[in-house]
Amino acid sequence: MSRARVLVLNSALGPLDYRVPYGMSVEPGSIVVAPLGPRQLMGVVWEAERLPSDSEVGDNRLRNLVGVADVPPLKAPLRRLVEWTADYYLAPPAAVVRMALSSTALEGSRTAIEYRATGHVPDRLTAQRAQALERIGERQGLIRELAGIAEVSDAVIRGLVKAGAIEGVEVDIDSPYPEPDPAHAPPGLSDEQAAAAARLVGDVAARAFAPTLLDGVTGSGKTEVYFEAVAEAIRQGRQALVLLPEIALTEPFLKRFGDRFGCEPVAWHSGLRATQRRRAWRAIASGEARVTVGARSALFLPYADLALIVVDEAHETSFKQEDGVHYHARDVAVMRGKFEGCPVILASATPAIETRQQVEQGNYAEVKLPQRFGPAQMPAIEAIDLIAEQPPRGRWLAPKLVAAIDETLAKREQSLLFLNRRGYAPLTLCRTCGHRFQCPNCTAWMVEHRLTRRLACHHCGHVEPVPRLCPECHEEDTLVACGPGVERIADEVAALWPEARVALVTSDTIWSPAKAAEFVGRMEAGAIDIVVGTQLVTKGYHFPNLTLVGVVDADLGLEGGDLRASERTFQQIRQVSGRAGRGEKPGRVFIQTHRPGAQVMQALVTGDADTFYAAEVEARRDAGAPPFGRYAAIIVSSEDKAAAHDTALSIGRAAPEVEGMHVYGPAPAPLAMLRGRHRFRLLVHARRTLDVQDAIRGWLAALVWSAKVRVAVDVDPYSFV
DNA sequence: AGCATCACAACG
DNA sequence: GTTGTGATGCTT
Repeated sequence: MSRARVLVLNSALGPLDYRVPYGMSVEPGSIVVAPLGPRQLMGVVWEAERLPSDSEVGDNRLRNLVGVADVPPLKAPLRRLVEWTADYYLAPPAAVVRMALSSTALEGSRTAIEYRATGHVPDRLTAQRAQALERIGERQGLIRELAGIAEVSDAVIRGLVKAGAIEGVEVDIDSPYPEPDPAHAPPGLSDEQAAAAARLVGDVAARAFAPTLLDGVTGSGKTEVYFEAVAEAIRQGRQALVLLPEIALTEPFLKRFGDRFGCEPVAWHSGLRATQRRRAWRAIASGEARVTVGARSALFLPYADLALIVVDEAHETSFKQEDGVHYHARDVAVMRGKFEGCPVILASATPAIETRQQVEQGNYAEVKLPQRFGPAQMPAIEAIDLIAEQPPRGRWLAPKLVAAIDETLAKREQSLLFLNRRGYAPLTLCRTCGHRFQCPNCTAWMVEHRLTRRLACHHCGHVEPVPRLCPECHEEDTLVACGPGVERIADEVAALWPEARVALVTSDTIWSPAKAAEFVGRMEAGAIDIVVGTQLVTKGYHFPNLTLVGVVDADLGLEGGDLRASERTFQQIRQVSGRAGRGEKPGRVFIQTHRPGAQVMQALVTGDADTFYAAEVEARRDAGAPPFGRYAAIIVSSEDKAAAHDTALSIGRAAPEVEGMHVYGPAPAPLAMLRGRHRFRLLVHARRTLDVQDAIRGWLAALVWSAKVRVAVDVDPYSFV
């Protein structure tokens, strides 16, 4: 009889044994459907055939597998990656393997109905119908998508279908992707770039694991350089993966890729619809998808023949997943490269200290691009001391910055004001009684969004309308906004320069690739004078006519005091500064700060990154902080505050005495309540060489706690907030 | 008796 | 994680 050990997609369960019915054939990695109690679940065969006959579950208790998916089995390197990730991040293997599968790709239909205009004009042409037909034009898509494009309701589109003006067409989802052409438009590279590209191409040709830091200042043409390595992967007929930190960046990336290779790559991110997801997943698994670009979730896809992984903006902290499996995509990418036996390029203008340290120790190679490409020069950076040069009351832009924007407008060049804070104001309170609007589910203020006329919690998504009366004292119209958000800065800009064309760029206004494309288009066409934006605008874009950058509040990132605060502030402001002066015109950057003397501000102004990093490294070394020591957080949460607290205390009491490891807490987690759950946290600090995971595994395995309490471990935590 | 709620164990 | 189970307590 044939047995298979299957990892079913249920995070609470380890591998379960099943009988392989006669006529079915499976191997390790096969994607199967398995019965579990009254249900059927997808799973992956982890071991097959020669299982030890002394398994604790007898043959007579095994149930038959129901079926095998018609896709290639997950290959050994990916299975190893799943095991490594589960082990390193103390996560259930099923939770990790889930990221490699896509239920829509495996179960979804092979065809879909899309809709397009027939050219027939309906007898009754209402205003909305006319608008819909005009905006849709030649486009084709689902009813919901067409309604979105036309900004009419679904009913209008359905009416047009009924009237014969729009028709449904059956489309094959698994239609092939176009092949990118390495010879389509090879770039003219500088000597420096060409040398860097040659090394990376050589790594791809060598078909072996080779992690490399591609360290190039903003505007040095890192993308063009690693595109040559991608081109080599395509020439070999193999696959490349490019990871980006945010979906918002995929749009400009797709465009640049298209310019270089003649067609777009396969995109993978959370915004894909079911049919696109199925097509992409299957093309990746079959090997037909040559180049995939995606957010961190693209890292676990079942590439048939991976030749290269690129992590762009590798220093970005958004590569660290903060819920579910707490993995860091940059680090897991390196492990995937190791298992696949392929090069991994970490590209960044401001590499993380952890990555620099790997270079230092000889684990990663380094390729440097210290010059901006072409005539572009690094911008001049100046700090504005907000204590000495206060903005007028109720305003946030200091006179010097206002004057600089005046000049930039006069020259018909573009300005960017950066503030990493969404909404109108971070705190809203009642002027009469002092009531502060707090989220009912989280320890956080409700943020006023004037665009949507709502109060929103940025942690759990709770929203409520802005009330006219104060809920506490019932006085009318007494709410005051405290502090600035981007919307408020946009208001200030509109008041100062009423005739300037202003764009607000935040995740609230740029929530889809199409919106991003529209923004880029208007920016390039010169239809925008001043951009006000959050971190969304700090990277990836290339606007030659953008010559002024103003950082509204450079001190923001230093609040909270976590160990990476200075480093992150440096990276972020460097990145946003890098948006200025990317063309022939020189750029200027103004940084508004209350502490112009702080080391990080000095480093930004003088451009002396080396001294700054050296000091940071020493501080980390003294504190035993990463990469010289290790942290892990144990987060205990429950809707029942007492239950969470009791469990946290008992975990703390059971902390093992281990040489080189120290346990702090439990203490209320920095967000003491999140999405309705009370949170307590223990922080484990350990020597670099200590196996923290093993210590925590043994420690927690000996304990039991109530089902309503959740205990999660965050290995190498980034968020101390 | 009938029904809702909850803690709990099992899932191969 | 999801589902089925039995125990409990409240309503009719």
